[in-house]
Amino acid sequence: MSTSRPRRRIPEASVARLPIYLQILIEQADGGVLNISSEGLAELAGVNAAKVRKDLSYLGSYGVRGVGYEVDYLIFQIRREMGLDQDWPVVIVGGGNLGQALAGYGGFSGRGFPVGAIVDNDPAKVDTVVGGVRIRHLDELDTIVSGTGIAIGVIATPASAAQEVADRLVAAGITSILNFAPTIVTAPSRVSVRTVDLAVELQILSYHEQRRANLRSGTRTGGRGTGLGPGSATLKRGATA
Amino acid sequence: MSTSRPRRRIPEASVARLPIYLQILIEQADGGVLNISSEGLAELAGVNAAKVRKDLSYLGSYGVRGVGYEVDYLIFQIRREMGLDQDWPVVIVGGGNLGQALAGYGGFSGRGFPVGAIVDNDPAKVDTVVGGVRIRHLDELDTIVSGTGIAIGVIATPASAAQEVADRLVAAGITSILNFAPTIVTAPSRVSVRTVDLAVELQILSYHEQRRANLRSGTRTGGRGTGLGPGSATLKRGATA
DNA sequence: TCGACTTTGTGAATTCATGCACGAGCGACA
DNA sequence: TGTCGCTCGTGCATGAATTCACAAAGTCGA
Ligand SMILES: NC(=O)c1ccc[n+]([C@@H]2O[C@H](COP(=O)([O-])OP(=O)(O)OC[C@H]3O[C@@H](n4cnc5c(N)ncnc54)[C@H](O)[C@@H]3O)[C@@H](O)[C@H]2O)c1
Ligand SMILES: NC(=O)c1ccc[n+]([C@@H]2O[C@H](COP(=O)([O-])OP(=O)(O)OC[C@H]3O[C@@H](n4cnc5c(N)ncnc54)[C@H](O)[C@@H]3O)[C@@H](O)[C@H]2O)c1
Repeated sequence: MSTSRPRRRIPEASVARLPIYLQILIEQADGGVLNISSEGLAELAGVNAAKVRKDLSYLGSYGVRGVGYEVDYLIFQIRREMGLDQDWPVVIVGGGNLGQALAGYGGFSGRGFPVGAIVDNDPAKVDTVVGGVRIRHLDELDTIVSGTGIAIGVIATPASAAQEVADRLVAAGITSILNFAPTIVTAPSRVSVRTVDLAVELQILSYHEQRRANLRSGTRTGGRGTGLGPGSATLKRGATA
Repeated sequence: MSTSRPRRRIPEASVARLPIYLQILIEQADGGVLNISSEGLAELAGVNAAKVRKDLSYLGSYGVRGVGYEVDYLIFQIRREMGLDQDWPVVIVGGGNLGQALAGYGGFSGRGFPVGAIVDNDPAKVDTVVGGVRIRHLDELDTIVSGTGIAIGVIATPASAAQEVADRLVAAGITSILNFAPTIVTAPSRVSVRTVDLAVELQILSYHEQRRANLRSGTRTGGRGTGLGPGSATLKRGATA
């Protein structure tokens, strides 16, 4: 008779916010705060209080009416629900600038995601040590993954190699991928993939910048560029070449 | 008599996808592809074809029925709409590991976002050169921004300094901020802020990992932790200290 | 012990996003 | 010139996320 239900699935949008609440709560706990209201948490997170309550309600009823949430207990519950009550070592593929920066970055290991291994396919990089971890050869991936039970792979190779690396990660048994290469990588649906692309972030900012500029200067930037419409438009499907 | 309308606002979700289409289109153009269908583009982007068509329809009617979209022309239109027909130089605040990596990173400048300046508040860092740019003192921020018209600021300082840095960026006249520090930064609503937090990304992956693990091993991981509920629950509002 | 006050948890309304389905437009070809 | 096949553009239905608004449940002071 398990008293705890299978715990209903948490909406993606909420899942993406829980880590933010968590981080705020940890800061508050460090600052000696014992209780926090949905209002207070919402303010610190920059969101609506009702949203906070609804998000937290997916974890269970852990608030106290008239008082708020006990910070420590909420931290414990979010951690548990997100699987952060254990470490998740990661394997970094690509020991270049980014790979090395990540390996040496404390905020990675310090948050429950220690760098379990780094691999590269460049013989010159293999056996050098970064962030206290020796770079091993890409071909050892299978051994590493099956030997350590690492579930998360980080792609820090050039975009041209990203898909191939993803395929190898999947073949080796990885079930989550964090991709820093500016390209789409696909994987079987049982594998989670998240891509962080700086250029995309900047371009989104650019859109809003340009939008503001347009609004200021009455509806249009200037003369429209070369005013040519779609040209001849021949050729077949093209794409899936 | 401007033929071009004020162009209806594009939904955020679409704005976030346009850079992805753009990148794919550029790759295709480089590969000599002249035309692409919504289906083809959708496949490469890993999304639904109807979504692609709807997204592109916000730009205007640039497709040709029975044929698809002319790649070059679509690139031109997305660029124009997103404000990418001009460069947006950025100022990086914080010349540490990350700041240096970003400054030296080609995919930054190469995509229309050249590093216009780097500033730091550490005298030891000032006047050193990274990525061809000399680090200047934080106090020169106002001069730099007003002198160059830079609109985008990148925060690459420790989290503890992020909000203060953001305030200074805003005061200096910056209108878009890309924040790499793992903390929420707030700014007036006229300023766009985007935060890229690695830990958040990894924690989202962790959630799904943990979820899969739970599903495999029948509904629950193991015994529930310490089964204590919210404790005494005293203390007042606490939060907005 | 009671009543005033605070804050949660959640149904319901609303807004935003996705995906389907199909009419309309275009090119190709006889 | 007419017909056929392909693909866009979009109205509409469905689903997800957000926000409102309020009863329920608790605290606290007298
Ligand atoms: N440097 C940055 O600041 C930065 C920031 C954001 C994103 N990125 C992206 O991260 C990726 C890596 O950037 P970087 O600056 O570290 O590049 P880099 O060239 O310094 O490093 C790439 C590394 O990947 C290795 N590699 C190449 N192909 C491989 C393969 N098939 N298997 C294993 N290893 C392979 C190379 O040997 C090299 O060590 C790029 O896609 C880049 O766009 C970089
Ligand atoms: N290193 C990584 O791989 C990595 C990855 C993702 C995110 N981050 C985040 O990026 C930020 C920077 O990381 P880092 O590894 O470069 O740290 P770092 O300590 O190497 O660099 C921080 C720099 O910021 C400067 N600085 C501090 N306070 C400042 C202020 N008030 N004004 C201007 N400059 C100031 C310091 O002098 C230093 O040069 C951190 O918040 C970190 O969490 C780092």
